[in-house]
Amino acid sequence: MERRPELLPLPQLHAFVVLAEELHFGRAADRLGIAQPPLSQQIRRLEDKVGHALFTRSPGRVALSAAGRELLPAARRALTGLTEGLAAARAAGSGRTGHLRIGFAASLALTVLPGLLRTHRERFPQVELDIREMTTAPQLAALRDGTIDVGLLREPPGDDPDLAFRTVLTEPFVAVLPSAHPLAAHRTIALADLADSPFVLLPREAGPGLHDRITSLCATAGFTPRVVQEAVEWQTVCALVETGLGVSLAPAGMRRIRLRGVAFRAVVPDEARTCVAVGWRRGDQGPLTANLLETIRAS
Amino acid sequence: MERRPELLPLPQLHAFVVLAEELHFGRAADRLGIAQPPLSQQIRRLEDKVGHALFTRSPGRVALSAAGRELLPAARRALTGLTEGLAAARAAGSGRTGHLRIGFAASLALTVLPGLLRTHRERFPQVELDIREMTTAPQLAALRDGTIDVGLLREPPGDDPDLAFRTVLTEPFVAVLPSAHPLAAHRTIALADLADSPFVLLPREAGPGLHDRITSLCATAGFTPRVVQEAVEWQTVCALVETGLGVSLAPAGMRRIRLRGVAFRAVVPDEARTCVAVGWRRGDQGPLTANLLETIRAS
DNA sequence: CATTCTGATATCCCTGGGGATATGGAACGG
DNA sequence: CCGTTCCATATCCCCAGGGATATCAGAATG
Repeated sequence: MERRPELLPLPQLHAFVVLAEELHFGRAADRLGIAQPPLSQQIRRLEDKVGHALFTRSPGRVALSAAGRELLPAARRALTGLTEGLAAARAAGSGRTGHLRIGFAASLALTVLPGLLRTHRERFPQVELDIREMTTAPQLAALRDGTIDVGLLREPPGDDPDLAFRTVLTEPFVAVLPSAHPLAAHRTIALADLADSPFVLLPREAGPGLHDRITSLCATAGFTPRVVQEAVEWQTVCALVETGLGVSLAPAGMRRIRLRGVAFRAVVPDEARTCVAVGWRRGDQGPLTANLLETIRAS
Repeated sequence: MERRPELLPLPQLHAFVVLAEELHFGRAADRLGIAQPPLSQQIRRLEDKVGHALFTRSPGRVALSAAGRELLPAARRALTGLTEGLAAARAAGSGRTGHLRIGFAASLALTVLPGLLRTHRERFPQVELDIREMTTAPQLAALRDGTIDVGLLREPPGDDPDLAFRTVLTEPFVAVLPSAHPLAAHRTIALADLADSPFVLLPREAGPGLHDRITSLCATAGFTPRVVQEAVEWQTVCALVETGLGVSLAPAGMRRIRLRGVAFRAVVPDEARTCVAVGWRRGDQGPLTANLLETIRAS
């Protein structure tokens, strides 16, 4: 049990501020919409709590005392700050404004994310979008503990009691090859042709869904990819491919990474695709989140 | 009658802030020193006033809602600001700290003022001294309307129902001459010798007491000073004397103004002196003012 | 299935703050 | 000398808000 702070009732502070501006009990009471004696009481009560006079009442003239001068700015800030905070809270509750925290997979920074941010900013200019790059697993945790409101990730997990997901788009895989690689000469590649090449992939912890999708894809093609190096970002993966360390399989959106010495080639059995989804808390009733989901759905 | 702002009771805001930190009704209630049901009520009441939920109560986990996130900083600022303001007001009321506004005649900036500021700062390091240069008449008005708490001026007016004065020091007059002036060759000067010289003086409105003192001094010496120029600051007066425009009579403290081409010479009938006084409001009971007067008295 | 932990509900009590009206008293102005 | 202005005081009323206790409902836990 902590020390309880002494609380100055806000009506008294309001009366104090108005009286400090008017320096006249009658007019101040008018502005406050109350009679004069109650105003005298308010000030007296406040002075009792402070322990010192806040005004000097010389006959005919009312003036702030030293204590009153020190209290006035704090009282003003508290009152205006609270009314503004109240308005901000209401606006946020009704969805007109506020902060929306969005987690996103790094692989989306070049594809869906920019358009989404632009569109939603057009629809709701007052809403600030706090975006933070994070891999799938941290996104799920952040969604659960409320650190983010919306997550953009690949390969959402199956049924979750707390979280809901909706597919935003699906895209095929492409092979990532060094330009010097023999297969880079072809426009399309059969997956089985990569069986003997070393692979560069994201670590499974970063996104189990996508990782499993890739390995199972290889399994159906009849081989297990031999991973020689892992990297947490696709940019890094491509850079490693460029050095000739190995090849990779990546979502087609990664073609946006234009890197000299790296070739992207379509994979012929393109029935297997990767899924980009948006996730949110099932319990989240906030209009801010709902509006963003609507923006995503419409785009 | 102005629109009355909606007021969020501070106990509710305190409960809100603590709950936002704990995210657990039981622990928050403990910290607040109350039972859990009242806390639920506080939050509910606050949510009613805001019009939106401030927390999302998923079973087992409590988290801030969007509206709550917007309100939290305002609530924090208001609470801390008010406790600090309250402490500041109490400190000011008891004289430990605060702001003291001092008006002073420009002619004192080089003499009594620096020592006074230094001494008082040593006695009360926490008290901020706001000094502002102003002539006598504005000082009296500022004292009356509470714009300043203490005034340092020359030739205080006689009995005043609202204001009190105490003499700080008296000093003789000196003649201010251009170095080239024939009288500058003497160490002392008889006032009557200045009868034919043109005078540079402060305007009477700036300080009637001092002005009248000077003219009556001349009258007793048998002449009326012929004023050819007025200036509101002694620095300017000396500068004008230096150009040869005329001579002047100034308080001895003005000797501190070391200006090439200007000579200060004692006046032989030195029985007439000018008085530097400190003034304050009779009704001012504040310890800040009392402490400053004590500092002045002791120095 | 019982237990525990969580928060919400339902009552009830009571203080005190905020309001009004009527009156007093000091200072100022004609 | 009287009226006005202005603030303080004295009462009184009312109820919203803050508190407590007891109980309930839903999840998680073992």
